Order: sequence, then C-alpha cells, then structure tokens
Amino acid sequence: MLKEERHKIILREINLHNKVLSNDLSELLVVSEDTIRRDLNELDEQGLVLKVHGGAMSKTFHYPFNGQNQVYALEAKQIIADKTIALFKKDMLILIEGGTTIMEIAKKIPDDLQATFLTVSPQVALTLAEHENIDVITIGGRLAKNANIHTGASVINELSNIRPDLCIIGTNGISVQGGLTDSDWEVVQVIKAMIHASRKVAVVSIAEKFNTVQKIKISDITAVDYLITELPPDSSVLSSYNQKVKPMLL
Amino acid sequence: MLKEERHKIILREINLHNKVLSNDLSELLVVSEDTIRRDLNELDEQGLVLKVHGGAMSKTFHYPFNGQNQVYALEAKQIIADKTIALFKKDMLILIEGGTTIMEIAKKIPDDLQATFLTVSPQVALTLAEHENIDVITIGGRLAKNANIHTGASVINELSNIRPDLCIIGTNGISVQGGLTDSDWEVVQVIKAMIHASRKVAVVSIAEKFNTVQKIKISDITAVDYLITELPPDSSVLSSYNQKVKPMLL
DNA sequence: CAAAAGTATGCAAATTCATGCAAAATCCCT
DNA sequence: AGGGATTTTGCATGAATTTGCATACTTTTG
Repeated sequence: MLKEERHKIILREINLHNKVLSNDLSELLVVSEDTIRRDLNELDEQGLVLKVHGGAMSKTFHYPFNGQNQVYALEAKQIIADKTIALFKKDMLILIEGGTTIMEIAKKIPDDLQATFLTVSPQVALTLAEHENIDVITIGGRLAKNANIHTGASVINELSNIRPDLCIIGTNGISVQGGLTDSDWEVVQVIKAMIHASRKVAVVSIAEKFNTVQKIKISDITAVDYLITELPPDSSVLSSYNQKVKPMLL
Repeated sequence: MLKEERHKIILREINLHNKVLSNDLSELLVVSEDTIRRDLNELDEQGLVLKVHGGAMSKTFHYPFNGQNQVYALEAKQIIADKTIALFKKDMLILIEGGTTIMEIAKKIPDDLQATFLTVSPQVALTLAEHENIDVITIGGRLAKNANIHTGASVINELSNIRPDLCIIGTNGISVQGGLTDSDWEVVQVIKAMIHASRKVAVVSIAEKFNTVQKIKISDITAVDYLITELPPDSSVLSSYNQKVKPMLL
C-alpha cells in the first residue's frame, strides 16, 4: 500500500470520527505503529491534522465559538476582510457563507453600510445583526455540527428562489486544476447552490490553502469572479491564477 | 481516550454549565480524579478555564462584565431549566424560542437526550448544537435585532408546516386576565404561530414577570399546558393560576 | 477545631515516542 | 528490462509521556 493511500484513509478516519488512535490505524492498515506515527507527523506538518500523544485529532473540531479562541492566521484574514468589504455597495443583496474568515468580514463591515445579507451560518447572522444598517436574513435548515452552517434540501431549495448580487464563500481547497474543493459533502451542496444562485462570486482564502485539493469538488476556478487573498495581486504565488481570464485578483 | 479529547469534553462541559466538579468529570470520563486534576491544571495554564478548589469554572462566567454571560436572575432561570428539561423525552420534536431563560435550558439539556429541536433563535441553535445527540433545525428568516430571533412571513409559513410535540416559549408578560403578552409585534406573530403549531405548550417565566401585562396579546392562559417558574407549584403567588384548570404548574 | 473533601508530590507500570539502522520497496534513467 | 539512487518500512534501543496509587498536606465546612 502506498503512503499517500494511507494518508487519505487516515484523513477519512479523522473526518469521520474526529480522532484516531495510532493503535487502531496500525491494525486497520496492517503496518507498524512506527509507520503510522510517521504518517501522522507528516500530516501534522502539512497542517491537516493535529498530532497528539497516542494518535491525532481533527483540527476543525476546535469550535470557532469557544470564547476567546484565537483564530488561525488572524492577520491574514483581516487583510482579506478589508479587501472584501470594498466590494460591498449600498443596497446590495449579499449571500455569505460561514467560517472564520467570513466571520472577520462580518465583524469589520462599516456601520454606515446599508445592505441586505443572506447567510446560512447562525454565527455570521448574529455578528451581522450587530450592525445598525444591515438587514440580516438567515436561511434555516438542519444545522451541520462540524461546520456550524445550515445544510440540507430545504437550504438548497431556498437558495434556488433568490438572486443575490454577490456571494462570498470561503474554501478549504483551491487550485487551478482542481478548482474549489471541500471535504464535507453536505457543505459542498450548499456552496454549489450559493454559487449557482448569485450574479457574482467572490472566494476568500488565505494563501496557505492555495494549491491544495480536498476530496469533493465544488466548482471550477472559472466560476469565480473575485479571488481574495492576503497577498498583493501581483504576488508570484498567484501568477498561475492570473493567467486564467476569469477571476479578478484582489 | 486521548488526553486532548478529554480536554475538549471538559471545555464543552464548562461552556455548557459554567462550572465542573472534578468528581463528576472523573465519573463521566472514567478516569481517576488525579488525571482530571492534571487536566484542569493544564487547561488553567493555557488560560482556558479557571481552576478552583473542587473543579473549574468558566473564565467569562467569573468576570461577568465582559461577554454576554451576565444573565439576570440566573439562579431562578436555572431552576426553571431543570424543571423544563424533565418534560423532554426521547425522540420528541421540540419547538423552542429564544431568550435568556431558554438559553439556560439549551445549555442544561442532558448529553444523552436524543431529540430534534426546532428553533427560531441562532443563539439557541448554536448552543443546542453542542449536544452530541441533539438534531438542530433552524427556522430561518429575517433576524429581528432586538430579540435576536427570526421573524416574518417566511417563519410563520414554515411553522404552519410542522407539528412539534412540545413548544417552549418565554414570555414578557403573563397574567390571568391578560394572558400572555409581549411588546414586539413581529415576535408576537411568531410565538402565536409556534403555539398554534404545537401539540403541547410550555411557558417558562421567572416569578417576577407574573401579573404583568404588555401591550400586545399573544394568547389566553388557557392555551398553556405547562407553566414553569422557579417557585414550587403550591406557592401563593401562583394560586390564582392554579384555579384555572388548564395550565399544569411545575 | 475536627472531620471531610480536595490537593500536591513522588513513584512505578504501561504506553507511546524519537532515533538510528538495515532490509525492502519504489522510482528513475538509460 | 536492469541497476543504482531514493524512499519507505520495521525493528531495536533508550527516552518521554501518561496514568493510577500511596502518602502527606491544605482547604473547606459545620
């Protein structure tokens, strides 16, 4: 069995159970525990899992809502937030997803902006509601516990009845070949519907996620109108995206 | 069980109940109290909890001035929460409103209860989502900023399509003559629809609100099946409600 | 103040880990 | 396809971490 193959299986196990024991993996994959430990160390270095004594845990299992929990790569996300907010104009209808980057955007919206926001995230809804002149509409549904956003058929159905001017989504994986990708099937369905509903699509992502690919495809890069990172648009990391005509780099 | 896993569970318990006893944790996690103490010490060093003699507390709860944790009449509301939770049975479909009393209920739901909750409040949805075995469905709509619950025609419409076993509502005013009353027209419309949809209706209210009347009527007292306060059912304050046949005092 | 409850510390057993090394597998180039 | 370079794997060793218990100490409570 190839190492990469094992890594995929390990990631799936962690996505499924939020944790793995080196012990169990060794048995499941029929390799020595040493090999498993090396695997987990590699995945940890790549930032995909959290290595702990005895196994590894999911990184996303940290609730973003936990009081003073610090946000990963906060500075980068605040730069992204500022760039994104520049897209917002008076009286726009804006559809917005969830996630830590999106939360920073929601916090930093200027108080004098008049606009209507639609969101599938209770957290984003509550944050947006703190702004005087923002109308907030929650798209309800079954709350997916790992991502804390509403998912399911009712959400998809609601999304088919609206036509926002702009849609802001985060992403887990983004690459020129792979497009936008994520690892949660339910979440992917919602994001697909969001993209389909909206006139313009903006993707926000920290540079670290660039050129990574997750298991499930959301869409091609060409569906993206604005690509917003913490880097300047002429950064070398982004050059391969620059050649594509469609996404405007911000 | 991994150490980090225990830490997560401990943090969740503290978020939910504002405090934990080493004793209870030791039983819950099936490890010695020594281990729990070491866990709590580590979490304290990381600044995530406040270690105290006998257990640990939430840091934000200890300093009530920062954060939203300053709940008026918290003790009374926690008594109410305990009484209300006794109504919840396995596999029930429970419709629940928003407000500080309801939030205490959401926090105190036992971890082993299997049930589906519908709510119009993003805050309640997020709190409920922390319980492993609870399915959470948000009824979305325009977010009313003063009450932080979803209101509007879409909510009323959604509510007409469901038939929950039980509905838990808070109230601003309650009296024998005036019935249930509130001051916000939009909120009243939602609560009316909630009551209309549900098989049984439970009203939770601190005694202080008894015999007060607000501007807009929600319903007569006779629509209420359970009336839950922090006082014992035979308290003299409640005697006038006792004469009405309908509401069962808890 | 005295009993009860909770705590710190040291210690030993069990488990897990890092490292070096040699065998095996895989890759890569002709 | 063949052979050398590279990577990967399993094992051995000693080190580190984790856990429960015993003991002595401190805090809380009535």
